[in-house]
Amino acid sequence: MLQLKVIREEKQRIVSGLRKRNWAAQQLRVIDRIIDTDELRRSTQKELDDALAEGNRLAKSIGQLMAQGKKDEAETLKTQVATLKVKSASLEEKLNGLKTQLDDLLYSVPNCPHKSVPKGKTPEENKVAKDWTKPFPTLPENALPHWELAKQYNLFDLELGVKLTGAGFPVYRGKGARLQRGLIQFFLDEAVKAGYEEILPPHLVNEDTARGTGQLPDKEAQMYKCELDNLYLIPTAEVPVTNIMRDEIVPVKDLPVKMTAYTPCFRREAGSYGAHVRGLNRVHQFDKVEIVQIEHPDRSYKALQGMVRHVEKIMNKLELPYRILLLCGGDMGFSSAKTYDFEVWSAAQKRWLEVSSVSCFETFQANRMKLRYRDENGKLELAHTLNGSALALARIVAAILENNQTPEGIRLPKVLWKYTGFKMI
RNA sequence: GGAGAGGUGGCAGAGUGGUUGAAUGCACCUGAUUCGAAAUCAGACGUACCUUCGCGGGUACCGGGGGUUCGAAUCCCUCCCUCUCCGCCA
Repeated sequence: MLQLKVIREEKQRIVSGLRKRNWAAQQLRVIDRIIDTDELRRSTQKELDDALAEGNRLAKSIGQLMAQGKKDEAETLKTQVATLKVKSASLEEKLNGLKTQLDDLLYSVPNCPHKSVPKGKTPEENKVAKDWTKPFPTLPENALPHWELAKQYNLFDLELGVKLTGAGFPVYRGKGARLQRGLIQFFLDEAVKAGYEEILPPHLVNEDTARGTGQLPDKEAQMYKCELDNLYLIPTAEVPVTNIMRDEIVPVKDLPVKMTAYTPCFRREAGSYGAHVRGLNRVHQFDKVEIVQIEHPDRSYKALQGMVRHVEKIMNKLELPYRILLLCGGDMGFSSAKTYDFEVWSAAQKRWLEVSSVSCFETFQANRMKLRYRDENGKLELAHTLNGSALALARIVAAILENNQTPEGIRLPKVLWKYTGFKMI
């Protein structure tokens, strides 16, 4: 969530930022409500503190009077304390109410887009930051989409997944499973080479963790929940990995903190059905290698560029046609201040598929998580968090299969040979 | 699943109702000493919120929540977690 202090002190910047997210005047009123509620909260806090301070003073006096045997005087003070307690109890109730109200309001406000984020409402208004200028792969006449190729070569089986679990849970097998494992290994190796610490986190997280990265309270429906144990299946490695730093204070010399993790990702996605979600385009469980950075506010956007380059490098090694989009305000995620999406060209479906999303959250996540660093002067400041997929498997697999199909079989990019143990499918 | 023990500041570890936000040790930071370092000595050393131009002041926090009391780290209730032993098990 946004910092109160920032809303208070830089209201205009926040308001114009939210306009980029197409917030109407009506919605923008929430900012004033926040400021008003906060003001009331502060004055109530002051009143309560004063009442409690008075109570503390009286309690001490009573103690002293009792020690001196002045029972009567002590009794008089006790009645004073009693009325004071009634007062502070009601003030406390009021204060708690205001705090809850304020939190609810704050939770409802998305991150303020960075000044470089373009205006826009829909995905069509995203800016192409880097286009694919070379020709697309040319496929044979009878080129197949990946779900047909999967059948032909026995790579993954969605019907079998239905039998075992339900729709959207692919069963990979044979060379398909092997390719999956090879890609994971390849992505992790690339991340480790780039200085990320490899993490293998739990795939189930508790409520506090889900709240830390903002899945709760709003996006509860996106996650699978183990009701009995009150745990959530992670929708992305970002959740457990970023939360490693929750409530931590990092010495400034330790920044940036760079972590990478492979995990399966589970998403309920009460989304659409139809041709464009066929095959691996959208599934409930997929594999992903995530990269996460905790950075100093002065360097976070440089780090964002670094992460974009990292993903680019991988795309190049996989010899896949890709483009990079700078998301417009209207298409950005709730928590993000700036996001680049990577799309891979799926030659048989003849469309772009999103395979990576790299974002800087500034202090939006850190504020909720209380993730701070101690600067050179010993002052505590909120750190910036960033993350990105490097990369999401299912759609990359789709693209690799489709783009490299030949009458003789599917040719794998050279970089994967040592990971899969085979060059062709 | 059964039995027991326990959760206190970065760590270790005192503290069973009264000026205790918390002894002591270690770590960290600053200064002195030193050519420099070690050792030694002195000092500083939690977080959040409120308040103040600033110095400072106030409030809350000893796993979470609730209660008893004029007053709770200390008593009571409840939840969570950790550890040990047994059982089960990849």
